Amino acid sequence: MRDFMLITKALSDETRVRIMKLLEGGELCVCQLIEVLDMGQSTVSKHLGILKMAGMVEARKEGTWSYYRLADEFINTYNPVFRKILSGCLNDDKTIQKDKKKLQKVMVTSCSR
Amino acid sequence: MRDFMLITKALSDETRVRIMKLLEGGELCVCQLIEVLDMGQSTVSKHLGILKMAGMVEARKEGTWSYYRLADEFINTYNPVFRKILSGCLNDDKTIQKDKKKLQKVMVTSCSR
DNA sequence: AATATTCATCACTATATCGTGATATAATAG
DNA sequence: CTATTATATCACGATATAGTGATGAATATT
Repeated sequence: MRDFMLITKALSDETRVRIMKLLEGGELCVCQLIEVLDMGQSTVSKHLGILKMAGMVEARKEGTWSYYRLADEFINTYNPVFRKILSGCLNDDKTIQKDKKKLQKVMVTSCSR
Repeated sequence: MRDFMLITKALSDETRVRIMKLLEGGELCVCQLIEVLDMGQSTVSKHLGILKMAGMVEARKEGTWSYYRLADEFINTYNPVFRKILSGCLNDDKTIQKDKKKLQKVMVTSCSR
């Protein structure tokens, strides 16, 4: 139950769903997410912490950068099922599409802030 | 996005997950759920309202009784997917099993309060 | 009619959560 | 060594949510 609730709670916030959908495109660093989401650094960091706690994302440090990616499946039993659902959902959603477009721009200008 | 968030928010509360798992066994009236969950009537009613708003359950009135059941699929686009996940999850969870056992007892003694 | 039962809704309190600015840490650049 | 950058964490206020008791509506019972 605990693992199940960790995931549903993680997915019950729109910002975190947006992050998950962005990470479907591959690993990203925090500052890229900050730019795309247009939110405070501490906010984004906190959301990533919650997703990590839930076993949905994993982090990798490289110098001062933290890169986040969708987690391997064994951390939370329910992760694979929910990840699969998520991948089939919201692909035609306005916010999600806007986010992905903005990410493309951000990817070009690289990490500046 | 709205529909998606309605469901994830609905499932982000343990009591509502317990209700959903109980309803997998078929239609139940509010007073039965109250007995199994051992919670205040207003609490249970409110949770059912949230699940209904999310399009996950439907209600049917018969006299003074309200019967709730898992909703038909067309109310919320994402309902079928999540229902399917849910049906495969938590079947060996302690709380869920205890709830189902208690429901059997409650079904026998019928609705008394 | 008077009473009891089932349930939804309201008003309230306690707790949880979101977003933010400030601070702390750690790595890098000058 | 100092300054800068990227990030995590803390403290805070604002909002949201969970649970409860009270009220009211509708039906059923006597």
